Amino acid sequence: MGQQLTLDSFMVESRRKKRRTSRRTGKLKIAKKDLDLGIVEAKNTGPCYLLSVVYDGKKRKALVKLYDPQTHNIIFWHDNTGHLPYFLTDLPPDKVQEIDKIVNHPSFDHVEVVEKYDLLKDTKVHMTKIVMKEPRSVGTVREYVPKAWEAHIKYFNNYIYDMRLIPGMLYKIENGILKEVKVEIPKEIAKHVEKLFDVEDYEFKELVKEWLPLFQLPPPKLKRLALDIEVYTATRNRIPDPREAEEKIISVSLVGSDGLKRVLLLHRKDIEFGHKPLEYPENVEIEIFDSERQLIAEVFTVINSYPILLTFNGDNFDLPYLYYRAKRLGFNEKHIPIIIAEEGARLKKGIHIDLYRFFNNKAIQVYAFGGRYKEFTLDAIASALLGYSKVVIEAVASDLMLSELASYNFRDAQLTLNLTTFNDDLVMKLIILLMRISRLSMDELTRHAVSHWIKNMLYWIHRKNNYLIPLAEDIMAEKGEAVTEAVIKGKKYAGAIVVKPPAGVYFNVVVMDFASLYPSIIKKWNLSYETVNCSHSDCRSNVIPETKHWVCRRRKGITALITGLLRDFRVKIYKKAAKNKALGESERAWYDIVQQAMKVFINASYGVFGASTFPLYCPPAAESVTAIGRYAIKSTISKAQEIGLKVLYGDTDSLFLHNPPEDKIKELERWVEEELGLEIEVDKVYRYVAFSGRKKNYIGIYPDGSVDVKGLVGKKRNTPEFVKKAFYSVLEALGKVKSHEEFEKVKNLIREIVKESYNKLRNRELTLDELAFKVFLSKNVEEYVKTVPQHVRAAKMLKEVGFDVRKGDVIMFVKVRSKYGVKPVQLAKISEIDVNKYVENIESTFEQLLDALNIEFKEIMGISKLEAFF
DNA sequence: GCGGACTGCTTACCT
DNA sequence: ACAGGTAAGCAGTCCGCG
Repeated sequence: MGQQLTLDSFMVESRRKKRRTSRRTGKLKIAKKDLDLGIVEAKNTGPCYLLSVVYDGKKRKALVKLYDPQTHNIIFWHDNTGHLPYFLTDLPPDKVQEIDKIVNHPSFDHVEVVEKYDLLKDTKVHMTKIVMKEPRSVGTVREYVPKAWEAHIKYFNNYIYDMRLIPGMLYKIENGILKEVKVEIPKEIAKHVEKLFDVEDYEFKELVKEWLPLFQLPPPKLKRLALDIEVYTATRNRIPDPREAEEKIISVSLVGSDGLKRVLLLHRKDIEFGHKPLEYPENVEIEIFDSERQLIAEVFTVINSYPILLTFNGDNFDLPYLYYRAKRLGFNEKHIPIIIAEEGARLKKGIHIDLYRFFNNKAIQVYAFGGRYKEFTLDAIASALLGYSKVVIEAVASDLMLSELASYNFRDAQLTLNLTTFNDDLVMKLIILLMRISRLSMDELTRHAVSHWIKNMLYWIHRKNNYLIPLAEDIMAEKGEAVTEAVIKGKKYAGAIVVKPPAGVYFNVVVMDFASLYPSIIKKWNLSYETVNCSHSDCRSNVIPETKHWVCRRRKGITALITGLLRDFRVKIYKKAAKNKALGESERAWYDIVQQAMKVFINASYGVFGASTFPLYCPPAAESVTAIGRYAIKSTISKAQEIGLKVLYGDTDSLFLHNPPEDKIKELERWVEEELGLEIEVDKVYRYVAFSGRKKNYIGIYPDGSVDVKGLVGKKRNTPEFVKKAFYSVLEALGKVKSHEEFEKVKNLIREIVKESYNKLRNRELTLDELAFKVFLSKNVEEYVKTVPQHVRAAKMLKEVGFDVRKGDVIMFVKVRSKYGVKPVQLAKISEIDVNKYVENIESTFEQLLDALNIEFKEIMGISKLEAFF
């Protein structure tokens, strides 16, 4: 055990307990308790939340990991139903029996005939089920039959489907048997839901009953531990390779949701503890270890005492480093609680969540957090979501005094934990809900993207209904390619329509919007991979506008059903419940998370069918959605004009109307509902809108003076800070404008601001940071083979002097007067700045604004080009 | 050998 | 590894120019 030092007693050197371990031999006696993972395998339990299903290779069984909300511990349950891995083929069983490589395979168990429903053919089929003893052999044996179905599904997911398990829901073990715990739905809620849905359709009614518990069952309070490690680095800007794990682990911070706060430091003879820095963490146990081995052993003990471990980039760094470092120091495999797998670092006992991977998920970033963070560093995400961030250090972690290292390291673990605790555990609750909807275990859900979630959800439903899960090649052969042509070169089919807006200022603009247009289309038009261009000849007359596709009249499409269900749940129940003041605050907050989780699935439901990597990829289904979307907005614009409304602009699902009378709005709403079966509603009202004349480019001012900026370069991330500042001060002035006459003041302001910026530039009164272009490096530097853009040029310069630059980094560079025209800020001097380039930048940024106000540079500055100042 | 016209690549945005 | 559409800046290429 490391010595515990509280804040007020960190007289380190003198008090440090010497722990002489047998360093010479490198062997260390590990206490018996270190071997014990503390795993509980009970015959009977109370209700527990299902967190994960994995395959236990030693026992050759599925292993279910449950979370006991009473003890906050993990409970293991091994399958005892005799479930085995398998796949399907259309080869008759006697033919399979003739294939020696299959029947003589050591893992072969037996074959049997099963009946399935083939949605592509809309008919029952008989398939041969080839059952194996061990999951990995499925990958081998599937090659011995001409055609294999359901052979690429991971065993643990197959297990979840076959047992109809729903991760995140309650189960209990009764006499050794895993049983679902029924969720009691209060009568008034059940009635309320039934009334709001008002369904006559039996299938839909049953679905509502089935899905309701997933949204009503309260989430568990999950006990968890955040971990962050610091490793010695000899050279600056080099990230140590975890597979080598050559350098010492010098500090490990552990922060628990139960209040645990520990920093385990490694004593190094040349590094002092030093003075307590400003950011020194209070109430933290600081322990100093002489032996790195003992430090790691202690970390492992703590990891095993928590059901859930949180890291930030632990899949690729912290956990592999701990693992390989432990091995290097002579740990026996069985004393290491970590498993290094292909898809990430897992724990033998609990669940490891790598928050870097979770927040990197585009659906999470965009739909769950509204794009509030734009970079995927702990610093950026914490700043955006928590409002505070990392401890600023002047040197490399290795060079810090121990007290500073502790502060720095502790903060990272604390931020990691707090990313899951803010807003009353929002992230953990969201994860649980997404698990329930997708039917994915916690470790899979947090590591995969939304297409994986949707795939898994649909596979689960296929299996439940005994539908054959189709092969991508069969969908393709049956349904074919897209028939429309995209506007953008290289895209597969046509997308949405954007109406070109007139340049200028328009007062009193009402924006109308189709309520979740694409999901509504999917529902209304019964779109799904199996219903578009179905096999029935009598459905061919049910044509999709703008295409030659048709859609099924006989059978309800599986995606239409599920997307529609989630959409209805969200719109009719949970969005309303989240705002219902009659409910308690925490209940409302939960319903808000429920509707957000649904939004993620609903919004991605169209896109996945147009993604070639999606296993149910179906271009005709995807292009049918956009085609109907184009038809809907076009016909609505026509109708609007017909009844005398002035349509200024529209993009995909929105209409900007100039001075619309209330009754005409109502009339349009009615027409859309009656003629198109869709919902259109007033989304927002602007006091005025300033269009620059470009598509996707305007400024909208609300009645209260707040401002919406869309697409203007002034708001773009890569615009230099000083230009942005100038731009935003003009926007502020625009917020105060109430009539056409008042734009005169704004013109004066623009003149002043532009002149001021110009003077600052000429006198070099700006810092390099303010002048920097910040551009995202989407690939590693070597991968830019077609062209070398400026930010890549700057990145190359950084690499040359030893910086670690890789994809995902944001490169900061300035424009200079030299051969390449750019330099990274780290290497540039203010004197070499190319002022002309910046003047051009100011000009083009303000040009969009001036276009909207219908003025020219000449008019405002008295000269045609700013450069004329020179 | 230089520069304008053009195309293609890249990023960041909008829905 | 959800989609397509738009704007902007720059890299690279082609071609004219006695």
